[in-house]
Amino acid sequence: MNIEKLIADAAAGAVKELYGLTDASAVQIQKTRKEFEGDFTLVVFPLLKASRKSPDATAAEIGGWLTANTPEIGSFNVIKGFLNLSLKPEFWGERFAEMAADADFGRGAPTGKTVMVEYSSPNTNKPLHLGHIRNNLLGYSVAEILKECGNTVLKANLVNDRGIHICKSMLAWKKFGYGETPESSGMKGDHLVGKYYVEFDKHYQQEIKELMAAGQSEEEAKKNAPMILEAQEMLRKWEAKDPETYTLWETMNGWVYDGFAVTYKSLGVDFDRMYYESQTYLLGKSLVEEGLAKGVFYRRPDGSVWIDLTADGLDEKLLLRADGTSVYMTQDLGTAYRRFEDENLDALIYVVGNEQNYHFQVLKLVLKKLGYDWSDAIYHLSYGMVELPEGRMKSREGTVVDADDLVEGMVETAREMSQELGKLDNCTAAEADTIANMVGMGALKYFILKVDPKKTMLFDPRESIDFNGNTGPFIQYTHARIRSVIRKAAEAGIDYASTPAPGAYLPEEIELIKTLSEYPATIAAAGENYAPSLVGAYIYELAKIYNGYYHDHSILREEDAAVRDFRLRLSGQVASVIKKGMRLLGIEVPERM
RNA sequence: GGUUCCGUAGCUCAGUUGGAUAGAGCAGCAGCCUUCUAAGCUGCGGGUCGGGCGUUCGAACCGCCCCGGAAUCACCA
Repeated sequence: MNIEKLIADAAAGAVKELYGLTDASAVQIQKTRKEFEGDFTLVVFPLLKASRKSPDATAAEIGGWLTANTPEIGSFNVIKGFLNLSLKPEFWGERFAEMAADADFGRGAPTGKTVMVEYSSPNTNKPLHLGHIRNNLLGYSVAEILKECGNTVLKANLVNDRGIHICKSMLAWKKFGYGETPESSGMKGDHLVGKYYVEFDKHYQQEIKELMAAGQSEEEAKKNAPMILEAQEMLRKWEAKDPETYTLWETMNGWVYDGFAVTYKSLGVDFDRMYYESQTYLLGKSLVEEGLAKGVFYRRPDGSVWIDLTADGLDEKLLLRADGTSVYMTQDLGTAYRRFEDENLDALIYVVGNEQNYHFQVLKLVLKKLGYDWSDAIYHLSYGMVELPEGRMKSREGTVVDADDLVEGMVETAREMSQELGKLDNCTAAEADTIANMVGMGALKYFILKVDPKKTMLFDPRESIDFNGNTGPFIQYTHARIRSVIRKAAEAGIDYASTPAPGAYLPEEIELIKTLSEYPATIAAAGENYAPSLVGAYIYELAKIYNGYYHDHSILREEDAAVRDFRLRLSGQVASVIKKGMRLLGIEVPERM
């Protein structure tokens, strides 16, 4: 039941009855701010023209009408033109019983829509780093939220498995690797390949230096260095399907995939569709033909194909090289088209860093100009860089924070902290591992997901990530404490589920019920805005309110069984919502910690 | 120069379509564990919401102009 709508409808009825106002848009209902008494507030300023009375008189009149005519509303007060309405306590009691009985509380009704979320999309020449973590966590969470909102969701990963950068690693391995493998070196496959990517650059830079010393300009040197020429030759061989090159490519990519699988598992992300660029990079050429035929694109004398977007404030953009080979944009046009056709998508969301804002702007525009209206259903979920205190991460300068290292470090820190606090004293080794894992990952994931994706965020490895305050562990801890109380209730043989409701509620209990009732709307808003941070902020707020309640009121020691059992049910519902919400962020919550 | 985005407390960040006295956490200070887990709770200090003009009964939020910062404008992906 949508409580806010109930109030809004009642208020609309009031102004219609009192002032003959039929336009409901002037009726604004919002939650009453904490410092005032009441549950919902009607702002009366927009209604003054119709009422032809002062703000306070208008508010009092509407308040009087509402209390007389709306059974749910118990009382009201007026402060400076704000009409604060309080619902009857038994109304909240009923709402609570309703949500406690609903196993799918917060889940939206099926929309019948299919949404694809493309995220992760790594290159196969180096391991994942902190930036990829933000991408993966965001993509996974947004997909889960959209699923919870009633959509059919396809998580897609488009692996960038071909190109000059892949050849660089391959070439360096061939020249300097002496047959090294993940098995022989004990290195994780993606790290091993990454090592040779760095190795390539080292030699390449050395060659550039030498060529420059021999009198070439930097530009010339970069073009003429033997390493880069060889890498380019290797790419040509790959495209010609030269058996030796192709085998090496398959082997090294295989190593990387094994490594990624481990990282994905530790991050807890998964995919429904895997795409490989080696299989999609030729797509899109027919769309280029189509664009030419429609006169949307044009061909230059050298044979290359372009679109002129200067009228839209952008530039001229290349869509096909003079030699007929495709570029990034060509492929993306093709894959988008293919996906909408094949999967019958209603929406396609790309979780890609903000350095590609321009690219997606162009992509949508080009598709639109080709006459594909589903272009509007493409959304680029753009996220900002993760910066270190020294500034941006640079692979070459070795200032990247490796994903595997970070995960391991977080879990280790969580383990140490748990030990220091004596939280693991009565645990088996397996339980301790589980807790350290949940807490460490919870801290990391919450830290990243609580900030607005658009914003560049700062990560300071030295200060590490907090475990106190507005953090994942804080929320997990709230859950663990509740579960502990409920375990104790079960041990004491208390059957609290079906005890009749108590006759009265504490203000704090009403506040908790009120907050719990906002959960479904929060999930809906998070889905509409692709914003996991809304879920995070909501759960934090809920946990904070609960912690105050837990501190001030005892549950099991309460003598009145009806009150005690209600408190158990209320606590259980808080734990349930925490668990549901955190799951949408990809965060697990422990039974104890 | 064009495009997109950001600027809120010492630091890291919230602030849902414009609504009441702008909020958290961290850091600092002062308190609370013979009572269900102190990874918790309570209190204190801390702000010209980058600046200006405008729209409005009302602006951190909307519009315009500046200032500062980021990304991008590759026949790389």
